[in-house]
Amino acid sequence: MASSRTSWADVADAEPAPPPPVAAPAAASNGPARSSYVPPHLRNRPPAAAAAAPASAAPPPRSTAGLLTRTGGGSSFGAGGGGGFGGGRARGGARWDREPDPFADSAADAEVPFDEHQNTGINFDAYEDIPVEMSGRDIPPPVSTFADIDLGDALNENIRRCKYVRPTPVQRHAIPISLAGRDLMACAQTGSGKTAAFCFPIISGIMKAPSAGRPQRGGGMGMRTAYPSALILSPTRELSMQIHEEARKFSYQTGVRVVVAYGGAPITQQLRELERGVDILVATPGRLVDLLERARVSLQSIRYLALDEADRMLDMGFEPQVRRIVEQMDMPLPGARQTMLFSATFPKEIQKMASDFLDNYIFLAVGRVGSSTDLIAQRVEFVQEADKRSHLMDLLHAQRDTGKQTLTLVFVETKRGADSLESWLCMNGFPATSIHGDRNQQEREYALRSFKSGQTPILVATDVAARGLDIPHVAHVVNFDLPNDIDDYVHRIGRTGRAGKSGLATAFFNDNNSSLARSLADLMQESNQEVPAWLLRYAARPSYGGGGGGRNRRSGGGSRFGGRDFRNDSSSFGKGGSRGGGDYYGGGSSGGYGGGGHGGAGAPSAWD
DNA sequence: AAAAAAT
Repeated sequence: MASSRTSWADVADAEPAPPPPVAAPAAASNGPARSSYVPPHLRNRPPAAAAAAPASAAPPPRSTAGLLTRTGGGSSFGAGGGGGFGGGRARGGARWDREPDPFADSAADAEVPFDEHQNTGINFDAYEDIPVEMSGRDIPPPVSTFADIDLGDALNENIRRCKYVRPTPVQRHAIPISLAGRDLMACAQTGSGKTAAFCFPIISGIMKAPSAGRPQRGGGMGMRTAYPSALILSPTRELSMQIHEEARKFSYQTGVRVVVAYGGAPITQQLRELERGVDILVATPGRLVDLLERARVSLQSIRYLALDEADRMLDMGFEPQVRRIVEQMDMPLPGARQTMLFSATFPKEIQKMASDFLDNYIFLAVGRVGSSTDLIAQRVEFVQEADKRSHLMDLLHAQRDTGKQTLTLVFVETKRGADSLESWLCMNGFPATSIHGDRNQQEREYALRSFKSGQTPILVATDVAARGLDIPHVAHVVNFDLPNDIDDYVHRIGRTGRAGKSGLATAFFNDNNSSLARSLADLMQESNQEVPAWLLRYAARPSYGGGGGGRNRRSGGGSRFGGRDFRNDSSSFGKGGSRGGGDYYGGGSSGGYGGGGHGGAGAPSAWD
């Protein structure tokens, strides 16, 4: 059942105002409460020895070997716990031994009435011919197995528990790049293993060289300030929750603590979690800014920064907040930290902006699963606004008639539209729920759970659900209202056909969507989809197809899949960089290093 | 014009 989950957020649902589980000695003396969190292999070694090989342990032959990679003996940390996975978690011990088993709730999925044996994991055959494009200096070679990557025993065990057999293409390329300490801009479809691609190197890196938590020079922050080593930002609360859940699985019994912080939920519980110590903080921007202003979090110990759905994080709505977090707080500069940006789409303008955050980075593009293998069948139907509901009804009836239990995700443009379509569907005998930004967090989470479990097999959603959410068994994505941006379309249909499975995407098109005609036709052609003649006629009209603005135009032509490195676009802009017509506005407002520093020195020749 | 994200 849905209620059997164990993330803290669910606990929050269940117990609105419980007595604090741990009687906090906090008020009296906050010192001892803090110091009880130590894990990443007993952070009690001499401070300077952290990065270098510790004298006490057998010196690792390579820096990647680290302390925890020995086979058999168990690590200095893990040994105390009793070794066995799950079995050795004694109750009495230190705090981290009470870490709840993050794999436990996956058993709840067994109850789901979907046709199984499609849940066997990634369809690797679908990945064989994926095109990969990389650029940048000194690119580390890809690996072909997890064994080739020295991630350490504990992490390897978790990989096994997750039933990951082989790394996906994005993992094969991105993990070695990250382990080599390089910055990365990666285009890869969510559902192709992106989260693991940035979590594995982060977890591994923290285990090998744990920071002392609080930086040496005390700083002016309060005792209760948390000093995470890694920060993962994402654009929606649900996506942050999902990343947190995954990261918890990967870091189980590694001693690496993952905490999530997002709005719409009581902050006090999040503060409690932070007080217990945090190595990896997963957050949405607004709540993080709040925590930073309260000085409950400091970014000065950040060694890894990951932006998921990076292009969204840098679009108009988010960019100021993200810039503030990354550039105007106490985060180390590019070069002093490792930065990884991931998204399925990466418009050129956003790449330019993103390069402010990066140092000598490698650009990686992995073709979308489904683009070459047709895993997502895309259909476009001409439907007038007034006919959309009855048309949707036809689709749902047809699906119901197949007798298969599947999930249908319906995207609409507005929150109001979502509400009204939801209730109309319910009135007409189709159990539906909805998720959008005007619903409160409880409602949002409940809707998602109810949908995932099959209890409500139709979910009406705004773009809040367009990105990153991993919802198994979504067989059909309906673009009831098409988005205005082709990239949003790409993300929406990516909610089906995940992990190598097939899926169907149907779009309702009418005159209101004419500006999307060209880019939609192009995208469908690139994905080997049949494009209706009427859509091609729309696309051919000179006034449509994105005009000169280029925003709706897929960059490059023909064979482009995910994206290309804008640094290789000779025509992109002159050396002056930020002038070209005023579409680039980074330089002026941001103080700090924006002007020269790493930008010019980092990749001068590559920009020509 | 709309959506998301802090209270």
